[in-house]
Amino acid sequence: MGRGKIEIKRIENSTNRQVTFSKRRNGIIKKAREISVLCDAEVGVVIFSSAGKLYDFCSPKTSLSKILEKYQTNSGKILWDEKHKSLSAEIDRIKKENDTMQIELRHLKGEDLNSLQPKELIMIEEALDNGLTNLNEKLMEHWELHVRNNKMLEDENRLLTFKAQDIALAGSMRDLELGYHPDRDFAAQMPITFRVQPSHPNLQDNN
Amino acid sequence: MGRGKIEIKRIENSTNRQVTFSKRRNGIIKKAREISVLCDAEVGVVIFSSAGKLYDFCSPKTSLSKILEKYQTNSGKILWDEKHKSLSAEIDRIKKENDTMQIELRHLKGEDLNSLQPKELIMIEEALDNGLTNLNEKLMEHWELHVRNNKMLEDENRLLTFKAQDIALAGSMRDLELGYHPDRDFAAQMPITFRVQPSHPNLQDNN
DNA sequence: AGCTATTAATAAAT
DNA sequence: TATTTATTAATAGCT
Repeated sequence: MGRGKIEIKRIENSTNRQVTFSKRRNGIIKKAREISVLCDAEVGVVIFSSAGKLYDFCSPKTSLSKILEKYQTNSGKILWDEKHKSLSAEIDRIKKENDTMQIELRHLKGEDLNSLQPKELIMIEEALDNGLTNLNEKLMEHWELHVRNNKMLEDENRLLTFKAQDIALAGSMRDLELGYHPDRDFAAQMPITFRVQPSHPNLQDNN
Repeated sequence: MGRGKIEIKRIENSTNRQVTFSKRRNGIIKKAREISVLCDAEVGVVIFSSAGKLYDFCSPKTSLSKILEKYQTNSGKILWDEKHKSLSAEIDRIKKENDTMQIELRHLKGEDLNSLQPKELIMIEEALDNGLTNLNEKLMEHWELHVRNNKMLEDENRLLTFKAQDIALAGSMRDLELGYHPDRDFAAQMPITFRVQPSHPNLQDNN
């Protein structure tokens, strides 16, 4: 059906191939629509051009996804089997990871220790000791920063007070009574001492 | 293309409809095969007759399942069923849970503490202290059990040793040499002293 | 299921 | 890229 008969084999001329694709694609989709109307059929067509562009058709009153579901139940072929498997496998993997972490967390919190041997208990204790050491270091950093800030604020405060007195002495008291200084409030909340506690008090004289 | 032109609307005569379906279905599948060969296209066709019978075509070197996967990534439309959605949702949920635990674990191990505020650091410290307390209790239980067993074994050992000497002194050496007496063998295998060693030597004088 | 008159699709040219 | 047209291919109605 054309100016000449053609062999059904790949069209080597790229332009021709593209033109033919375009025409025949339209033809197929037209035919698909026609059969669905004429014969009350459900039709789904998916076409990718060699360039990877997608064209599709689906008969009215349904959807590709419905058609494919029907396809699966009808053909026995499971189109999504692979995907299903991989998803399920990933869930299993993550769940296992989850359980392991769950157990480790419980152990670190001192729960579910009954099944453990002394050797394992000691490993956990070491992890906890290590954690406490790091933590206390970090807290000390905060504290030192805090103290330093505090000192700076005190200095500033002293300076300002001095200045204020200076100004007050020099004249107007009004500025001092109305002024707001947030840093001073913060400094007032600081604890003077930092809690230091041995990390495993129970074992200290048990031999 | 036939003895007469037809309107594209449902063919009411059931026989005609079925015949037309059969002819056109073959036509579409032939066209699908042709375009896939001529134009190097990937084509998938699924057709259900009004009676529910399935016909399908898929271009060579691929599969419906592959084409549909490509369809999804390309169109953004989700073809998969509810089960997939729920699996995906579950993966997301578990992954989130995983991340949370991961972070908590790191914190308890004294890692990634930089972003935390003193208040949070102190909460972690309390958890660690608590964990250590529980852990040490458990270790003490092991230790006490250990000591108790040790004591029992020592007592039993002493008793058996005494008994053995008693029997030896009382006379018949033959019984001792030839006779089989499981308890006595058992006693003979026992060490005189039972190794006594603290189970966590590292912690005993760490303050 | 085949046949064939007729319409529809389309290859090549424009 | 779209239109035209000569030709082939598909198929409706018949057998």
